[in-house]
Amino acid sequence: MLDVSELIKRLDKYYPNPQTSLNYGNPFELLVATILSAQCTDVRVNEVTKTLFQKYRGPRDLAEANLTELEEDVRPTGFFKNKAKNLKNCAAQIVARFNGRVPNTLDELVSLPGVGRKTANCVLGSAYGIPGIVVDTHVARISQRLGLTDHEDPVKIEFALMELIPKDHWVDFSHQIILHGRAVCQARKPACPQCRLNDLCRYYHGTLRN
DNA sequence: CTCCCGATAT
DNA sequence: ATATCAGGAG
Repeated sequence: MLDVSELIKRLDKYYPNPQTSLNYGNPFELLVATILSAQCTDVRVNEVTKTLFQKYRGPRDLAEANLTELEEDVRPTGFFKNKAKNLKNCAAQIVARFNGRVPNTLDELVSLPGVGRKTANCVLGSAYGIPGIVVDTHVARISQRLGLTDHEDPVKIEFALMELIPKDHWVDFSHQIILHGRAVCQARKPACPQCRLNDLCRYYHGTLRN
């Protein structure tokens, strides 16, 4: 089994002070940016939110947005019809049910339209400092490659990682793996020879034999 | 499991 | 041509 404490030590060394690369000024903006980040690069999300956050100052603005107009506002992030509808409905529920404040529990966040566990844990960790493992495409892929888990279901991966990773490292671990996934351990063509975790990695040792 | 979206990398 | 990009809902 992989040496988890060595893995964490390595991640802290190579990815110190990890943070989300989504731009935001408050929990609501982070929630919006994270909803938009589905199947889209964070660079493109940041381009869209730069003007979006000026146009819609908070959940009340977004709840009253013209849907067709909002669709055009978020179009570059892809899935724009779903995202626009979810953002508008999500904002409306935040106003109606939570007095305009983004909730700070997993159950309440997940109850909002367009918000799943990945988005919820993202907001909890970065906006509220509440520990959670963010299982996105990077965390799922790299957890499997390293050999941290054999599960493919994101929820099962999340619970497996919560058992393996100390709670005070959950948020940093998520960001570090995502950074590593973008820079080194890409989905298509992972840079295994340059990877500074490869001596710990099941995938690396496996691919060399084949 | 499919659909939603389109730009980009391979 | 096809897989991938900070996923979620029906």
